[in-house]
Amino acid sequence: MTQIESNVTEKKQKLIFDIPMWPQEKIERFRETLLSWYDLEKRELPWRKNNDPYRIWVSEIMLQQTRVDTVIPYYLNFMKTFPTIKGLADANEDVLLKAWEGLGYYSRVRNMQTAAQQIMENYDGKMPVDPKEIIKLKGIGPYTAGAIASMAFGLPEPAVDGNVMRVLSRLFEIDADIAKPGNRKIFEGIMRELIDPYKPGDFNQAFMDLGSSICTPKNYHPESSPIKEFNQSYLKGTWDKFPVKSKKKKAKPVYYVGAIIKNSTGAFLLEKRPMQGLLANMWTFPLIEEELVIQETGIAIGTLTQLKDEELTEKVMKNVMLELGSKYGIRPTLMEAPFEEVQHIFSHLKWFVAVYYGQIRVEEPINIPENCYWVEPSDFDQYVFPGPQTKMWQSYLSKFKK
DNA sequence: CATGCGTGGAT
DNA sequence: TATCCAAGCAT
Repeated sequence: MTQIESNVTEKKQKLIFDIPMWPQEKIERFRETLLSWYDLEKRELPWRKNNDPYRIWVSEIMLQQTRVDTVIPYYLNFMKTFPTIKGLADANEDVLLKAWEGLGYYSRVRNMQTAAQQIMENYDGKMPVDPKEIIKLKGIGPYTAGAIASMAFGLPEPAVDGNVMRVLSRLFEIDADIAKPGNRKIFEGIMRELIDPYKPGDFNQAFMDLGSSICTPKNYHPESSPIKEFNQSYLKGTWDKFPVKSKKKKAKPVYYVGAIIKNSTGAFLLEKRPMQGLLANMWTFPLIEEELVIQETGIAIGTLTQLKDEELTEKVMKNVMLELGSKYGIRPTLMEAPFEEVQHIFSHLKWFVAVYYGQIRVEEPINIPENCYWVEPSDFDQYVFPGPQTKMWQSYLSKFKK
């Protein structure tokens, strides 16, 4: 190769998945600018007190799809209750789930315990340093592995989350749909070029702080960004086009009758949900799914309960009684029909729960299933309740305890 | 790769 | 009220 050809090669712009990468000099200026801003503006957060991998790991799991303000009190309580990886590995599952109650996405904490047990068995009780090992742990994917590797161990690993994709898509005018899982590797490739090799943890966190404070999804004002001079979409006035993000599907409606049944000693019937799936292993009042009423035209007009017709309500109560008898082995007297409709929106489902109230007569034989208990309200705090259950109970209290 | 998996806050 | 989210991962 001649000297001339060599120069041509050097000047040719490097492409990362068709995205033109900056020259080295600009990359270094960018790192300096971003890290200087971070040093001044970074938030003081409980998990930023030191670089302990366990503390960082717990925070990253909690922060998945969850806001910082929501996480902080849970984090402080969790670290107090389970201060070490061994403590987490050995924890009682109900105690563990109780520490997560209200935080959502409960498989996160079960997976984290499984990972803690993996660490105890395979890694001498210490978080592995190699990102290829970290990502083998249950509940740790590409983002969390990169976050732990860079923040706890100072390795130059990208940690691409929603913030990073949003910031990068605006910086480089990337129109790849950030909702598509396959596009994450585009942003990973760019981060591998940009990341500061001396302060990779700060660099990744700077992206996230920037994304949550200035480079936000809404009310975005690029002119106030510390890195505006690097921002291609700002310089070209196209920032409102980025990021490209396809819309989520709407939550599908599901209809239930929630049966709040009290026995002669003042205890209520609770059912433990299956160990897999939605709200796994959590407790609710019995829930009986209602079918939609379909007209001959094929159009759903609602559930029987929602039609608020006396004759139909009676029909529902008969169905509920039938179900309570066959599935729960009880034959209560239903007192209210229903007294309120509770709604709860999940990511993918919208529950409509028509709440019914009933009592068991003293002399009745009781033969409830194995996953059901009679529990007094004073003991409710020992059971892990999901949102819909809390709402049903609040609905009951507001109706009968005023 | 699309879908399942929670919750509370902002607009 | 309806919609969109907020530091994703397992399957």
